[in-house]
This record gives sequence, C-alpha cells and structure tokens, in this order.
Amino acid sequence: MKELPKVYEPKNYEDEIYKKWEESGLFNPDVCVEKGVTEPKAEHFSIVLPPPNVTGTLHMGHAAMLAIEDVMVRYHRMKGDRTLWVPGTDHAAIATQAKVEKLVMEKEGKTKYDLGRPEFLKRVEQFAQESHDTIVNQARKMGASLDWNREAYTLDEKRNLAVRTVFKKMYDDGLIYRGYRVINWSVKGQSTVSDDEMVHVERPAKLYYFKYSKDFPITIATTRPETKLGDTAVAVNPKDKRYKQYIGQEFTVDVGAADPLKIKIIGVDSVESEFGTGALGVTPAHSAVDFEMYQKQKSAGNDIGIIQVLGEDGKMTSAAGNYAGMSVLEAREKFVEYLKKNNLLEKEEDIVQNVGTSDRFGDVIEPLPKLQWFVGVEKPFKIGENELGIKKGTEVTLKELMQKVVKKKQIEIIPDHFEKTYFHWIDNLRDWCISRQIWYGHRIPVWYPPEADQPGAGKKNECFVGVNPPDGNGWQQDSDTLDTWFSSGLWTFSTLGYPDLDAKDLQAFHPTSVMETGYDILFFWVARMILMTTYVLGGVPFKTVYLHGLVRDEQGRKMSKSLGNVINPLDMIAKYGTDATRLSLLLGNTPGNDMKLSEEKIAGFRNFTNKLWNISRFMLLNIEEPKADIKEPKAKTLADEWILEKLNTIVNKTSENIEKYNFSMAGEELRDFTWGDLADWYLEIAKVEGDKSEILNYILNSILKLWHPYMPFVTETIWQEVYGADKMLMVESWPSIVILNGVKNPLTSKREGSFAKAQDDKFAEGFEIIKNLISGIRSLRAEFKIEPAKKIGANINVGKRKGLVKENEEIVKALARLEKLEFVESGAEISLDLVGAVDIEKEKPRLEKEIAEIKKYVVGLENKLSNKEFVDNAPKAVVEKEQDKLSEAKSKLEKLEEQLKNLV
RNA sequence: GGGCGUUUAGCUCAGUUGGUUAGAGCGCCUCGUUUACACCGAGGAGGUCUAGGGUUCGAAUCCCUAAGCGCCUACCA
Repeated sequence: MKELPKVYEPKNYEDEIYKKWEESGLFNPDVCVEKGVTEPKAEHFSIVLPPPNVTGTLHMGHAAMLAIEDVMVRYHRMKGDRTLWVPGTDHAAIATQAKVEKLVMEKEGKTKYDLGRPEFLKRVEQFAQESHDTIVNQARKMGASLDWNREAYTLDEKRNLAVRTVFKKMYDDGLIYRGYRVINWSVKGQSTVSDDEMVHVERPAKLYYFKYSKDFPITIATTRPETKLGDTAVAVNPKDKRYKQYIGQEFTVDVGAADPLKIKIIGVDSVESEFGTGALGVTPAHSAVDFEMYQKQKSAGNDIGIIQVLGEDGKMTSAAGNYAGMSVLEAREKFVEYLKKNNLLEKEEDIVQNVGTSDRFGDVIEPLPKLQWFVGVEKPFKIGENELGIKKGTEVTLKELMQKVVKKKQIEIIPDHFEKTYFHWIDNLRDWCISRQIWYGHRIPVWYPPEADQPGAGKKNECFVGVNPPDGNGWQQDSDTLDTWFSSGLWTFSTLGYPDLDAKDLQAFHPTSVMETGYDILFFWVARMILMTTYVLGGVPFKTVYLHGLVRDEQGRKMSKSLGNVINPLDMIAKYGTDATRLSLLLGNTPGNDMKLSEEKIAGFRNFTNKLWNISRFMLLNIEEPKADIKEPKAKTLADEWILEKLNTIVNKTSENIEKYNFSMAGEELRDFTWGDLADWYLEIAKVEGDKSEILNYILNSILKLWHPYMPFVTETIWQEVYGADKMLMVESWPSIVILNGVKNPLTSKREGSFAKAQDDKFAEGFEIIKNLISGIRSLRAEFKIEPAKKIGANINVGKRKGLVKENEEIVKALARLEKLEFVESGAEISLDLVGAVDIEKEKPRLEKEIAEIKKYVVGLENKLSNKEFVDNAPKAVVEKEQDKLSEAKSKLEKLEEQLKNLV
C-alpha cells in the first residue's frame, strides 16, 4: 500500500480513475451481469439522460443534472440492480441552425440560401459533431457513469426511423392533420414559432380609437391599425344595447386597401363591452382569436372572408392596396395619418401591451395564416393494448391520456406541487403545431405528387405519408422539418430500440425508472414524452419525474454571459475537483427550487473532500492490514458501540434518503456523521483507547461506499490505493444494515438489550461526573473570582437535547471529553473554558419559563387524557402515546425543577 | 387576468405527519498545532420563523387575510 499524501489533489487522480472505470466496461449493465457483479434477474433501474443540446458547452445546470443522476445510478448499481444510464445529445433544431447561420455569416459573410440546403446542412452537422465531442467529454469530467456504448443522437438514423414510424402511425389514426391556421411567424427567422418558444414582453403601445368611415356606426379600438386593412367584420357582445341593432348588417368601406372592405357586424359572447369601445375589429388573417371567430362564423354558415395584408417577408401584401410593400411601421404611420386627415381618429391612448416575441430570433411575432401540420390533442381515437388500465378499443384523446397517468399516480412528480402546474397546463393545451420552416431537423415524412403545389397552397393536396418514400418519380418531400420536441418526445423508447418492439433493451429497461430534469422543461419535454409514450406504447415513459431547480448565481440571478456571472463547471473542477463541484450541487437544496451557487460553497466542499481523505489517512495509520471485505467486528468499549450504532443508523438513513430522492438530506446527514461523529469524536477517542484496527477498517470501508455515489473520485482513489486497482469500489456492494447486540422493539422502535442497558448505566455514571465537574468549576470560579459564568456544560448539558438516545450520545461525548480534559490538565493549568460556564442570570429565567411551559403542557395532556371522547374514540396506540408523553413530560419537569434548585 | 411557488441567524438554506430549548454550512468573535487534516480543532455570539387574525393544551408547521419577492401562463382587441 502506498502512503497517501497529506493533501488530496483531485487533478492527479480523476482522469485516470475515469479511464479505468470506462475501460472496465462496468458502466454497461450487460457487462456487470457477465462479470458476475449483478444478478441476471436483478430488478432494473434505468435513466435516460436528458440530452444536452449540441449548441454549447457544459454549464452548471448540466453539471447538476449529471451529479444527481449519477448519485442514483451509482447507488443502484452498488445495491445490485441492473442499472442503465443512457447518454445522448439533442440536435436542438432551431437553436443549432441559428447558431451555425450566425457563424457562417460571421466567417464567410454568406446566408444559408447562398450555400443551399445540402451544403448548409453539412456545415450544421460538422458543427454539431464538434460540439457533441466537447460536451460528451465534459460529461466524463463530471464522473458520470453513463453507458457510452448506447449513446444516441436525436437526429441519427435510428431515431429518424422512430420518428417516421410514429408520424405515420399518428397520421393513420387521424391524430396528425394539416391545417390552415394562424400561426406565430418570425419574420427574422422565417419560421413558425411554437407557443412555447414565445416570450411575452411588456411594452408601451398606443391604442387607437377610430371608425372605418364617417358613416360607419361603430368606433373600434386597436393597437395594430395597419392590420385593419384586412378587417372583414366587427364583433360586438350580443347583449350590448349600443350595438345590438347592427348585428347582421354589412357595411362597405374604403380605407385604401386593394378592394373596398366589406365589414359585417357579428355578435360574439367573448367580447367585453367594457374594454375599449366594446367593439372589436375582426382581422381573421392576423390574429389567432379573430381567426377562430372567422372559423366559427364560417361553420355557422356566415363566411365573413379572410384577407392577408401582411406577408411572410414582413411587408404589406398587394391586398393592402396603397400600402403594399411597406413595412409594418411605415404602414401603421401612414394609415394613422390617413385616419387623422379624414377625421376618423377619435383618440389615442397610451397603454402597456404584452407582445409575443421570438425566443430565438428576438423579433415580434406576426400572426399569419399558413398551412401547417398539427397533432390533435383532443381528437378521440381507439386505444390499443395498453398497460394504463384502459380497455382496448376505448375512445380516448391524447389530452385524457396525459391527465390520467398523473392523476392515477402511474407517474409521480417530485416535488408534487408541479402536478398542479402540469394539470393547469394540460387544461389549456391546444393542438400542437409540429412543422417548422427550418432545415436542420427531421424532415416531415410526407410526399406530394408532382402536380401538387406544396406546401402552403390552399388547394387540396393529395399526399403520401409513409416511413419510406413512395415509389415512382417526381414525388416531392415536404420541405418542413419537425418541431424538435417531436423527436425528443420519443426519447425514452427511441433510445432503447423502438420501433422494434421486441428489442432487448426496450424489454429490459422500459419504462425507465426516473426522469430527472429541470422544471423549466416540464411542459416542453416531460409532457410530450408522456403524450408520445402513452400513445405509442400504451405505457408510461417513466415511473417518477424528479425536477431539479435552476442553478443561479449568489444573488439569485440567472447565469449569463452578458452578466459575467457564469460559474463554469470545468473551471471549478480544475480548481476544486469534481467531487467538490458535485457536492456543491447536491447538498443544500431541495427539489424544484432554484439553487444559488457560489465559489465559496464549492471551496467549502473541497475542504470536505480533503477531510475525508485525511480521515482515511488517519484510519489507515491505525489499521494493521486493511481488508476489503471485513465483517462487522465486535465492540470492545462503549465508544465502539456508540460509533457502530451511529454507523448503522447512517447506513439506514442514507439508503432511505436516496431512495426517497432526498439527495441533499442524505449528503448532509452523512457529512455530519463523517465529520462530527466520526472525525471529531470517535477518532479522538481512538487515539486514547487504541487497538481499533478492525473497527476502523470496517468503518472506513463503509463510509467510502456510502460516499461513493456523491464523491466517486476521492472514494475510488482511496479504495484503489488501499486495495489495489483490481478491486473497484464502483461495483462493491452497498453496505447492509446490521443489527447490533440489541434488538429493536417493533412497538417502540427502541433498542433493547445489553447495549441499551450499558448506555443507561453509563448515562447515570456520566451524569454524576459531569455534575461534580460543574460544581467543581463553580467553586473554583467563586474562589478565584472568575468573571460571571457564561455557560456551564453547554455541550455536555444533558438537558440540551431531547430524547433518550440523544442524551446518551451526549454522555458518550462527555465521557470522551472528560478523558481528554484530564489529559490536558495533567499538563499544567486548568482551562475552565474548555468546559464552558453557565450564566446564572440568564439561566434562571430560561428555566423558569420552560418549567412554566411544561406545566402548561402537562395540564393540556392531562385534560386531553381525561377527555372521555378522546380516550374512547382515539386509537389505543395514540392514547398510549399521549400517556407516554405525559409521563415523559412529568419526569422532565422534575428534572428541570431540580436543576433550578441547584442553580439557586 | 389566471395559476404556482417563496418569505426561518449577516449570507445560502434545512426543518418529514402540529409537540416541549427552531438546526446546518459559510461569515463573525475568543482560544488552541496533542498519532490524520490550518482545506484543522475547541468554544461563543447571532432568530418576536414577513405581518395580522383564527383553530389548538401547544403553531415555523394547519386555516383565513394582507404585503414583499420570484416563476409560469394568457385571445383586453
């Protein structure tokens, strides 16, 4: 065994350790089974990594995700589960394309049209490849135990086949349709933007009140005068007495558009009489709401017509007559001018308006009518064989499926309040527009015959939808690509072999165990995976959704380049090590809440990794011959029993916490045990008592295992330094829970047996010693007139903590301290401060207050227990518990009263 | 407008089904190098748990009201 250096230097070990892990092949569950590490029939535990976009580099959010998932994966692997963690990356269609467009423009001064589709796509792919390599290597740096053999890309061949297969299935079931709709158009991006990709921005705007012409009876209000050139109706509330009489009438007005406008007055319930003038100019082509009105009127036999006055290039169309070719702002100015000139403008009002802008391109979204592909979420279809508890052949909608699986707890969301948000979102869900006018992505598997005009024409097109192109010449594939979330929605099963339903991985690892991701993509992604999986496989994609928060800077701001507050995980790894970086992301936060991260926090955990290193170092100095598979040894002293008991508890707690997704709690308690109980107390005692080789060996092995999921590198390093490289901690078995020489009473869950008894005896003995010590200090203080006592035995004061076990703990600590104290005292002077002192002035009122409170409490309990209703009706166990509490409180009261007496 | 979350020590946050003296880390103060660790050890100061009301013997915890902060969402033209 090599001697460990004094300070742990992560960079000397990490890369080498990761290489060893990877070369061992043990990230792959099949290899684990082959090598006998995992039982072939063991339960499966699987996670599919939320694929990072290939647009960038690893950020703290990724790091947090990798750390959390790696904890679960390593824990389950050590526990003996067949554990799979599938890596992958996302093509992030719009984001990637936009980035490459920008790069090409910067470097070559060319647009994508200059390059042409095939050449441009080549550039994108090249960029994606490079970016992919970077990000994948960064994931390795984080220590992520991903099975790289199974790596997937959302845009590779296999995933493309899955996409085409699902598209066809949905089309055949009538769930995918093509429709002429008002969609969100980004002029700058020349593409549709989904509702989710829109960002609403508040900005000041003007509300113009005007009439189309002098003899038009109704004044309307608008913030978009230029689109009014495309108005075909005015909507009023049918109950509105002012306008009721006009409903059904048609007026012809000339505002300068190509043709005079025919404006029908229609009654619509949703129009608010109080807002503006209570009348709304209907522009079917340039407002989603108005378009819906138009459709409703049309299906009721009243075709009010639709006029598109704004084109995809952001300029007014020929339908806008005098205004054709102008930009939105020019047209607006000119139209307002026209209204003023003709005395049609009644007033202008300053208001604050919420406008939708494109997240990617930053420009204001223009609603435009366009032919698009949609997934109908409210269209009923007959469900096939399924594991959802729905009878085959029942008519359901996608929306219903999405609601059902969460409502019935077939999928659990952590933290659970996100379920509310989820349902709220689904209630408001509309048909999902899945076509995008961009080049990088899954091409829509639809072909049009040679004579058809495609896409975008209003004509009825015959088209072919298939997994593969149709036979015959001249067929042209739809030029659009699919929304990136369409392929992401298939991710849990497209990575496991779908569309081959018999694929080994699909059978062995689906549904996955946990989906761990940021809450910000609950709707984008998680909801879509649920949609796709319930529909395609008739099952759930995962059993649990664990949502982590966003990583923010110290002040709670988003980390961004422009703010210059980005903490780069790679820098932190270089400076403090991966383990410290992981701990800083795992401890001190709760699921679903954003976490604030600072460099100091990471530095703090670096200190802890070093502490663990030195704890191990010290233990190794006292272990004669380290054994990797040592059984739990017998305790020789009270301190031994105490630490073994503590260890046992922490094994329990850690396992339970990890399984309940309390990663932060698990780590914190383990840290308290390691640092507080083990290092600060037990190792100090060990120095005095000596002869602890076996126990130290046993504890060392246990804590290395317990810490391994959190700090894989330092623990594996120590393990291999001690036991050699052929023993890998990563696949050692998780510590099991051992029953000490006491047996737990199932009713009280209190330990009975010799250990408990020994503790009680020691308790009494220890209490006596402490009492003497304290009174000794008091008299010394009086004798030497030492300043008024500040505290006596604050840390050994038995009454400080509640509960028998904890009191015992204190005693064990106190005893150890007493020994230590004597040791120190033998040197020379008595250092009273080591024990502390009590401030009588403060102590007395405190005690009095507490006594009063407990008295009240006792009275309360007595009342409760003398209440017949309670005693008769409450379960026996509860009554007994209350009785226990009462006697406990009474004895506590006695103790306190005695304390008070002693004090005075 | 609708929804959700949050407010606990100077800072970052825990606090499991209401329970007796509300915890941790960092920071701060005092002291200290003894078989690992100064990236350390011992001790200490610091909280009317946002405010007000209610339920209860008992509330940081449950209910109501209000305020601050934050996020999501939306078809007030």
